[in-house]
Amino acid sequence: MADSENLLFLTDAQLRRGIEAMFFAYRGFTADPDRILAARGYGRAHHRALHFIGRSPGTTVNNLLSILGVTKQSLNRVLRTLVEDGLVESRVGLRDKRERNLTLTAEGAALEASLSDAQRARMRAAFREAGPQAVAGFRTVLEHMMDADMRRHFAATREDR
Amino acid sequence: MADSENLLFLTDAQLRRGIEAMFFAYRGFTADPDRILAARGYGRAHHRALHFIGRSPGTTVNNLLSILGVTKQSLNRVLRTLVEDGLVESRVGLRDKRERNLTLTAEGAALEASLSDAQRARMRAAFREAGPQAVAGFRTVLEHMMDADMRRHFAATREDR
DNA sequence: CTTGGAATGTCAACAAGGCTGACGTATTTC
DNA sequence: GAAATACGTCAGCCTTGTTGACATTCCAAG
Repeated sequence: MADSENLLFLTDAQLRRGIEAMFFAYRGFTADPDRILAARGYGRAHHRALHFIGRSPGTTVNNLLSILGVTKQSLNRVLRTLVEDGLVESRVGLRDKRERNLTLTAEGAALEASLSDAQRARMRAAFREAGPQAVAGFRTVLEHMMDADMRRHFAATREDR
Repeated sequence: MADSENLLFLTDAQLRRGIEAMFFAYRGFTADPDRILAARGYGRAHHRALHFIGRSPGTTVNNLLSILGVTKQSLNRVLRTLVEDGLVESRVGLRDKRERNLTLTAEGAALEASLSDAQRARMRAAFREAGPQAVAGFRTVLEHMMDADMRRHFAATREDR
């Protein structure tokens, strides 16, 4: 449990296995939502927008941009289709009328829920098989793998602990 | 440590946090290679090809296809540029001359190493901060999150345990 | 020895979703 | 009144995925 074992974990071969684990697991992680999205003509970009609007209703475009790390043109293309399709509502800000406050409509919330359900089901299964300690380790490692500014966005939702 | 805690880990809010952890962590995970690749005019698809050819030298196109889960046209476009640029060598198979055995050239191995180094450095840092138990948990959860057929490809490299 | 099927490569066309750059408009702030 | 901010939009480009069609090469079974 001391340094020797610690070093053993950090051999290049072990790290390579970690890299491949991330690659294959992320594929599994997105597989279920991808199927649901494809059936409705949407992609992962729509999923991400729905997720983060659902997480913080009334969020602004700028906030979403900083979370997603894409250009406003790219986000706007996705957002426009979601608003046109009646999944997202964009209202002029109250305090600051330059801002737009984004919320999910009932239909948007329904799609978000079905995507989230699918993803949670897979994660629940993985968590169940792996056990509580594994879950804690999983989250600890992932948190340390984030860029610092992304960890900020992640930490912002920590009140549910 | 019993069922009560186990159940606590599986609340929807906890699972949502797991989902976001995957999202933000994967961004961090690919950030460093992405910068190196962009400087040379390559993308993630090139990285994936270099990685898996490097992992199993002499692999065939078909094997690569089943690992990467893309169409042969998509893979071929990437592979062609890598061969043209002298990073990958494609030799006609010995047993079966329809097959192509893919290997990295010295230059290809060098690029793969620099990508891998960057990614390993980040993972090593995350592992170090999280500790050995966290690392084991991380890998256990990720392995359970994979699709069954991907777990097969992952397990295929297990001899380095 | 012929033929079917497997493995590979290639052409063409298309779409999603990134990007840059430029510009317009409303609104707030200094 | 000027500058900065928030947002939207047009135009064009790139990577990387897709389908569909077709040629070639070769193994293996009849």
